[in-house]
Amino acid sequence: MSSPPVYHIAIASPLRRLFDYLAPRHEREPLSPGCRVLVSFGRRKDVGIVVGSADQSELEFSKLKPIEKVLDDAPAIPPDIIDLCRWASEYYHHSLGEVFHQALPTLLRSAEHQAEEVETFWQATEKGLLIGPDTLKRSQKQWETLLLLRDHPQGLSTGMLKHLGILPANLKALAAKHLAELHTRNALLEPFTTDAVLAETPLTPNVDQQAALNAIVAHQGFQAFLLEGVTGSGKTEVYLQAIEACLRRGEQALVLIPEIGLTPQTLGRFRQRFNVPVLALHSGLSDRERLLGWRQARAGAVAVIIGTRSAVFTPLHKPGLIIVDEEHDSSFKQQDGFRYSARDLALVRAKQLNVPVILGSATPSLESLHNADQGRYRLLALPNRAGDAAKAPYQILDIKGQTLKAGVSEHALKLGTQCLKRGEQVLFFMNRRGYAPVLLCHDCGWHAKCRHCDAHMTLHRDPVHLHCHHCDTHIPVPTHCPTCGSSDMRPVGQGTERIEDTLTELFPKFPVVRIDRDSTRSAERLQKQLRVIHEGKPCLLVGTQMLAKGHHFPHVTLVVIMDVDGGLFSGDFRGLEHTGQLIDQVAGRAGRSEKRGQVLLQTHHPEHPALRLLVEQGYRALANSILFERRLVELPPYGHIAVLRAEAQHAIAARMFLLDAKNAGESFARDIDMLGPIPAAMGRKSGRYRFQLVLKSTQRPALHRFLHAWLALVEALPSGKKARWHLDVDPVQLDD
DNA sequence: AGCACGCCGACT
DNA sequence: GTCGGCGTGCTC
Repeated sequence: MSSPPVYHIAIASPLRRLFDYLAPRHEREPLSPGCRVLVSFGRRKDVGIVVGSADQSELEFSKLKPIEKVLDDAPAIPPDIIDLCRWASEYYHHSLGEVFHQALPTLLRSAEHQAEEVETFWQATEKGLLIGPDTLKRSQKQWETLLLLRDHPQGLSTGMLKHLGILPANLKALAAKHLAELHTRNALLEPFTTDAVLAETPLTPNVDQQAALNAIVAHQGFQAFLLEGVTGSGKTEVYLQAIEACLRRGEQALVLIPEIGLTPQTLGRFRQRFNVPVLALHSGLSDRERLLGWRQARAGAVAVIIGTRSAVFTPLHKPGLIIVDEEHDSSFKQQDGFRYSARDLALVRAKQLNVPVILGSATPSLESLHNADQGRYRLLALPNRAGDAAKAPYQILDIKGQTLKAGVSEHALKLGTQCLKRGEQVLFFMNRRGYAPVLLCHDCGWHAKCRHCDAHMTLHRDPVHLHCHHCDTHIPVPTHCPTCGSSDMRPVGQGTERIEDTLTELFPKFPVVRIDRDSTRSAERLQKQLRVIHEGKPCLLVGTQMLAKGHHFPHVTLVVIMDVDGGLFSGDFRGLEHTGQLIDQVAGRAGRSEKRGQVLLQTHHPEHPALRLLVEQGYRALANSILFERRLVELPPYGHIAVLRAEAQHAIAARMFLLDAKNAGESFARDIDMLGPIPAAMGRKSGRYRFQLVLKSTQRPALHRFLHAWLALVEALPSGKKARWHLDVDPVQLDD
């Protein structure tokens, strides 16, 4: 067969088009889509991906450069991944080259020869397996590392150890004492075997779990299931047994979870249950490990793949099931660059692969509830907590006019004291990190504002500084007011650090553990804090939403929700939905074991209808009420939106661009509402003025047809060169 | 987005 | 005299 003269190549560039190249100089077999090639692009060399071929090009052949080198004999990227990326590129109106760039392991983009598939991993030696704690009495860290290695007889990769916060020095020290060794083995690239899928006996499902499982397992081909299970109802057990059935057919399962540091608890349960390789795609992996995992998934050597957002692009040898856990979580939507929703792409992928997909959540997104109502998803409900645990009752506490200590009410302190006395744990939820959100001069009213953003600077205590959470500016804390010279500078409002301080003062006999992005910067520190909590002794937990996601705290019996009032009046149309989900999730931390829990919700708005609905009738009632309102104003899921955002050094440049863009579309915007341009909620961020234009339609196809034609015009606008801009399809936040 | 070219200010 | 500021133009 003769080679076609022209190939369409996807290149990692923001330009929304493919580039034509001539066939390589040396004669060879035609190149298939998915093959990687080395091309010269502009002044640089780049790895591109063949997506098609042709006899002709829009450009003169003399203008085309030849492909310089063919990097693969067979396509490196399987056809279904190409299809998924093409679909995403069209739907999100994003450059296909950049979509590939994000979807594929970094090493596939380097032209260098890729080393053979070997894994390196640490293992305890025989001596290391036998010694007691006394031998390493003087080095707690080394002993802990050794225990970890003992727990994993098949060995732990360096990447995994790094992820767990183990320092290389500890491993080297153990190696010097002949207690641990670094080994190498050829990685398996054969499909996994199915003769002994289980490593432990599954739990016996309750009636609801069994009904859900029956529905899932009986199904052949594509079907979306919405598994709506209250916290503690045993969703994970349903996942595990659905996966088990899939593995027994020799098929692989892909599991997507939110960005919560791949909760070791979830991962542990999967590894414990199955006797087949489980691949975790976490942030600690090196490029090499990532590529190896990708290849093992493609070859079918790993049976279960667990990962965050980008794992939706993992190639599968024999796909059988896709699961999206906590499907409502907004971290499934990428918030910069290629702004895709991994949850939505999981649906697309399941349909393409003709396999079932399970979306699981205690608080499903309104989109998913709507889809279930419309019959597009099949609803599977787990309304009861597993075992005897009852749902913790809510108590709304009106704090108007009350004396508060760092935001904590007397009543909360009283309940907390009782709880600690009973030997139980208390959790204080405050979704704001730092010491105080505002630093105020008591004499003249000056307060610390960020130089680059329309935002206050947050006072931090550990170490002491002012920090802008929007642009990451750090500055020292002024001792005197820059305006009037007064030294009476006061922190106003509460952050987790301040609550931690106050609780430490009030409860000197009990440990106070703070969990937020600042206190858990190192995985090691997080593990340490979690260990304190899991010991089960009475203690106080203070934290942001990090606390609410993924971690189970069986000894917590009182949850104090300190400040959600902001979320009740958020400017964003999803504010209420997200607040409801967050409250429900935090509340779900109370009383997961045999002990009964209690949730205290402090608010200045005890009569707020959304709060009442949530507390008295539950999340589903709140969701239905929000859905009703969304229908009236044609917002998602009843209307579909995209937003064109622009930012520039001068406000006028950003606004002008959006006005030009609006004008360019006006004549053919049928069935499309264009709203704006309006300033973003934070008008200035990182020194740039930000505006947005919202596009809204009740018909998705019409919106996408419009976007396609419109973007071509928008790209050509001269004012577009004076502003930085992007399009966000299905944005999760409009006030961003 | 990169990356170059290009035309004007403050330094050895 | 040059180093380098970022405006603008291009990438098959």
